[in-house]
Amino acid sequence: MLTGVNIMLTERQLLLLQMIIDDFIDTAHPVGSRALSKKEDIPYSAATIRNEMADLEELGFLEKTHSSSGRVPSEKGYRYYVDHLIAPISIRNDIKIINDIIKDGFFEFEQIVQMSAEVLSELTNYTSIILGPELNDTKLKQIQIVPLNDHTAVAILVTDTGHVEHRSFTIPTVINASDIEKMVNILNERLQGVPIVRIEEVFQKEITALMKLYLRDFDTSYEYLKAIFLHEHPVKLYIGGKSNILLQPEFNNVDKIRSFYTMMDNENEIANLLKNTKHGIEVTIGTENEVDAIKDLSLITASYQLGKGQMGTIALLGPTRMEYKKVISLLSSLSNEMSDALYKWYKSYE
Amino acid sequence: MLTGVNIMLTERQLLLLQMIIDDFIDTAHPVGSRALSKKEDIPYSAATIRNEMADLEELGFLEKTHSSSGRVPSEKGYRYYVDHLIAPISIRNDIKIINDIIKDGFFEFEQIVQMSAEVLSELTNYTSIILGPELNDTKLKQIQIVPLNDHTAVAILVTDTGHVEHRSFTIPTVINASDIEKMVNILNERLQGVPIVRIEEVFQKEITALMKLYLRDFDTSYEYLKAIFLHEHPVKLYIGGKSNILLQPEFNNVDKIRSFYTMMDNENEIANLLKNTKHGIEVTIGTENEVDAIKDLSLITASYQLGKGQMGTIALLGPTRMEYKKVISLLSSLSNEMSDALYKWYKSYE
DNA sequence: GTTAGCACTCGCACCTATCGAGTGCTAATG
DNA sequence: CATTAGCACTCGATAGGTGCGAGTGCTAAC
Repeated sequence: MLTGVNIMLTERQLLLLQMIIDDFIDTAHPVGSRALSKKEDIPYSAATIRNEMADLEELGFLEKTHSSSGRVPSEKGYRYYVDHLIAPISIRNDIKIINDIIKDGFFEFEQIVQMSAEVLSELTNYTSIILGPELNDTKLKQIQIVPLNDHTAVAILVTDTGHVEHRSFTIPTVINASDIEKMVNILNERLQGVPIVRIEEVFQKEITALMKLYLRDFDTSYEYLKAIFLHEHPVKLYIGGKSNILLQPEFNNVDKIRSFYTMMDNENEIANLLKNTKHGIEVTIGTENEVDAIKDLSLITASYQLGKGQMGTIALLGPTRMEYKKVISLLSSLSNEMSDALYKWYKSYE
Repeated sequence: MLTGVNIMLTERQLLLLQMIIDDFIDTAHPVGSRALSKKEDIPYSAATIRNEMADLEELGFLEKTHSSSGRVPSEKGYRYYVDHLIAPISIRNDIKIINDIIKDGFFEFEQIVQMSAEVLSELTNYTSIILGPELNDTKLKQIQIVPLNDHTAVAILVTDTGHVEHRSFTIPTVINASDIEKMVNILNERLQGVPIVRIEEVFQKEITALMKLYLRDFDTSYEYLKAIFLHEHPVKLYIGGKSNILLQPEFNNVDKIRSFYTMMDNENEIANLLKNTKHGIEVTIGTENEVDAIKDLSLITASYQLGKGQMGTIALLGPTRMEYKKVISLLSSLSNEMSDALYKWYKSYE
């Protein structure tokens, strides 16, 4: 993107940049030349480091909070750090934990995902967000209707991702048991394989006509039945550790907290954040993200696969001063773990 | 409770106390004698008011934030205000709104409740909490098992409150279709009317033995089937407007916000708050509530009825400086509205 | 090229002065 | 005798002043 990023840095500059960012991520305090020169791995004097720091600042990798403060990484600095300075870290025991939880007897997709979100936020102290699979790619697999009594019934919808949902509705008085059976047959025949987002449309256009042929007085029933499909299909969001953000020292003033929480209350906005993620891991640092509410936060996203290629997204939201090393490796392993676990689980529904 | 509360106050003291509390609820600023004397309804001089204020403080109804500040209501003051000074306010248009939403075509209990919670918090700018009906009184009404394919099935549980739940589980290979039918019959026969909280126990003690008689190799199946009932039955909590609290001026420091949000993340603690509410409206002011995390908040609870007498709770959580007038009338009407709407809805499930 | 030295900058913590809103008390008033 | 005007006093909030320390940039010496 920025061609300037490819400027050659000397070995020493690389070392210093890395040390500075590591230190700042660790302590949240601006890093000074003297403190840095005292570190084990640094054989240079404070004065030398000051010179290098001035150069790194001129190149845009570092910033000062005021004219005589220590240095703080700039967004460009973090970007360079993430792109070039992070050694692929060995995968930790953390992953084992998640793995164990996933394996440890689960029954619903929702539970796996919610638990993963919680574990993830607990391991990182950031806020985790998991987006369910894209509905665009999810198709209806099966419908069942189970009468509960004379005037109510439950419809069970199963998708090809193995997601099960139920909807209660009132049975129109004009319909009897054999009608329902006919109806279920028609619905299954016609709606199998139809993408969830198009079901309402298909139901109205194709099936209504068909049903009129087979069912007496279908027009009356229509009002009741459409409730099954009209039902909004919100994108499922699983959020963990919302209040972790309060532990971060950068969230020390009420305004920041307020804007963070008002954003987190708006599911649409969050869903938008995660919508356009591609395969693999993506790191967005501060204003690299257009969404205003997180302009001083970093967002790390990873995609996971679900069965036949539907994609979901796992993300972590934290201050730009984020433990990128840990988070990136954690997220990449978790997305693999989740894909694996969900694939196995998905197989069992075929 | 406190006998001291019954001390006779003069007309003037009552008037002043009311004006002071009203004013403070409105502005959140300590109320001074001079400002008060300028009000329309107050024909007394600042000096007189100061004398009365000193008396009211001595009686424990008012406090000072520091030695030369204006007066602020004490908890005892709020308590007196709520018990004696609130004129039953005319019910506003607010209620119509809720009413409309409830009537406006719904399908699930959850939706009514969640929407009510959101409306409630929006109307008040406080945090609303609605607790689902007490599980102790809720009984199982019906079980259905619907096979989805050779190795998975969905169990549908219906309670006498009309609540429907589904649970996916793996069908043991040793069981076939006719076994399932037998099973469902046994389950329905034995579990109907059993309180939700006792289902797991009854299933283990009574039904397991019975099923061994009728089903081959039931021991193997048991492991799979118990999943249906083992499933935790969390108390359902519906929370609206969590971040409304940030709008209150008393939440101007990070620590308070932190302790509030960490409490709100703990559903058990919240459920405990609302557990022991009785019929009717209850107001708990500040430390009147034993729970430490809300010791400078007020909690107003109202119960609602669901069908055969199961009880749920609606609550509002806000600063002790709460608009008690508005909130109390709002809550009492809403609880009636909800009871009515749910009763009708419940009837349709009988 | 590296480093020691030094003047300089700025945030922060602490103190101080001032201002204003509010009080308690006393003495005057109807 | 209740009410009120007057006045000294208190305290929080705000603004300006001082000293300290961590840190910088620059220069000159190594």
